[in-house]
Amino acid sequence: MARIHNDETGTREQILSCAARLFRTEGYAAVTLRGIAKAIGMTTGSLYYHFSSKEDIVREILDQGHKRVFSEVRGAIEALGENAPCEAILKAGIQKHIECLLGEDSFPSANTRIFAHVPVEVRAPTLGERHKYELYWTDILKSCQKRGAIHPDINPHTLSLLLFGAMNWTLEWYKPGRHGIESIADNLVLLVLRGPKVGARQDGERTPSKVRSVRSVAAKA
Amino acid sequence: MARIHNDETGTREQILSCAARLFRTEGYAAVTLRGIAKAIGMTTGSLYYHFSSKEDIVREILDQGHKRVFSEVRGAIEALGENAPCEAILKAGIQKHIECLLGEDSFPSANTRIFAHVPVEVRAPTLGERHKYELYWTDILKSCQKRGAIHPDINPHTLSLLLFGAMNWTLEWYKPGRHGIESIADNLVLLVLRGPKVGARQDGERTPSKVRSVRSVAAKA
DNA sequence: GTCTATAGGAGGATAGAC
DNA sequence: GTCTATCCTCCTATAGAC
Repeated sequence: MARIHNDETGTREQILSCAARLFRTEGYAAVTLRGIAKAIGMTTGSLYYHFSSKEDIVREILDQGHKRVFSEVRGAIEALGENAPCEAILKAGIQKHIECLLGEDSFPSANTRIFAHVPVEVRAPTLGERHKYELYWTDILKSCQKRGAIHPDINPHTLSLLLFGAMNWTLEWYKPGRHGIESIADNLVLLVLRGPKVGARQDGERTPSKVRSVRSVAAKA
Repeated sequence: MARIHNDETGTREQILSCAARLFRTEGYAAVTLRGIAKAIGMTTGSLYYHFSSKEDIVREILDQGHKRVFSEVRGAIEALGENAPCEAILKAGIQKHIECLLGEDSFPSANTRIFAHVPVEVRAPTLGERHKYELYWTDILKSCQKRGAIHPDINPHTLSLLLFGAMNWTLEWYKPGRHGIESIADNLVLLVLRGPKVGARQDGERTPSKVRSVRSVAAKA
C-alpha cells in the first residue's frame, strides 16, 4: 500500500540529498556530477537516468530548500494561534528559520548558500516564491509594529531584509558545539523587539514584562 | 619622484581590480583566468608574469578587501573622538561598513562574497585578521552596552555576528535605485540601539531624545 | 536502473618566441 | 611585459552494453 508509483524511488531522493549536502559545504560550481555520483557509489552515467542535467538537480534542491523553510516557519507560527503575542511569534519564526538552516536537512542551507551563484536561468523561476516568503515576514513585522512591539520608525520591509541577513549569515559562523540555536534566536528577538516602552502604549500589546521570558541569554550564546 | 619601483605597475592593479569585480558578481569558481585576461585585453599567459596562480590573485583580493573595510570603519569611528555618543559610533561604523560593501570598489564585496567558497589554504591565513575585526566590533558593542545603549541581556559577541549578517547580506538584495544606503544604516542602528529606556539610566548616556536624529527613516528605506 | 567508454569542451598552468 | 601554442586535467553529457 505504501508503495510509491512515481519517480520518487529511493535513488532519486538519495541523489538530491547527497547533492544538497555537497552544495551546502562546497558551493555551487565546486560540486561536480562525478563528486555526487562517487559519494553515493554511482557513476555519472547513472545520474542521467534520474536527472537531465546538473541544473535540473540544483533546480529541485533550490525549490525544495525554500519550500521546507517556508512551510516549517509558517507551521511554527500558525501553531501559536491567532492572538499570540508578538514576542512569541517572532521567537517561533526566527528560531524555526535558523533551525532549518543549521539542521541536518541540507536543502535549506544549500538553497541559501548557492542561490546567488547559480545560473540565472535556474534562479529566475524561483524569484516569485522567494518574494512570497519576504512578504510573509514583512506582513508579520508590520503587524508587530502596529501592535507596538517594534520601533515605529523602522521600515518593516527593510527590517525583513536585515533580519534575513542576520539569520542566513549564521551559516557562515555557527559551530554546533560553541553556540546554541535557541540563544541565537533569543538574542535576535531582543534586537527586533522594541525595548521596554516609555511612550503611550498602542492597542492590544501587554506590558513590557513579556520581554522577560527571553532574558538572561547574554551569558550563553 | 612619484615613480614606483616595486611590482605595483598599473597592470598588476588592473588585474586585481578586474578580478575583484568578476569575483564580486560571479563567485569564486565561476571566474576563470581566461575571463580575467579577456576583460582587460590580455591573454592568460601574461597573467602569470604578475601572479603565480589563481589562488595568488584571490589571496591578495581577500586580504585587501578585508583591510579596506577595517581601516575605513575604524577611521570613521575614530574621527568622532573619544567621547562620542553610542548612537553616533554605531551609525558611523555600520554605515561605513555597508558603504564599503556596496560601493564601487569591488575588493570588499568580493572578499565577503567568495570567502566561504575559496580553498582552505587561501582562507586559513586570513582568519587571524578577520578575527581582529570581529573583536573590534565586539568591543564597541560591549562598551555601548555598558553605557546603556544596548539591551543588557544581549550577548555582545553574538550581536556582532548577527550584525555582520545583517550588513553583509545587503550584498544579496541591495539595488542602487531602490534603496538608500544611509536609510538602511539608520534602520539597522535603530535595531541595535535599545529603545527609549524605562529602567534606571546607566552611567554616561544622555536622554532617549538622542534617538531622534535617526527618526523618520521608515518611509524611505 | 546501472554500467563502461568516450566525445567535446573548458579549465589552470607552462614553455619559449618576440 | 606580452604573446602564441600547448599540456594535462577535469568537467558535462551522450551512446550503448548489460
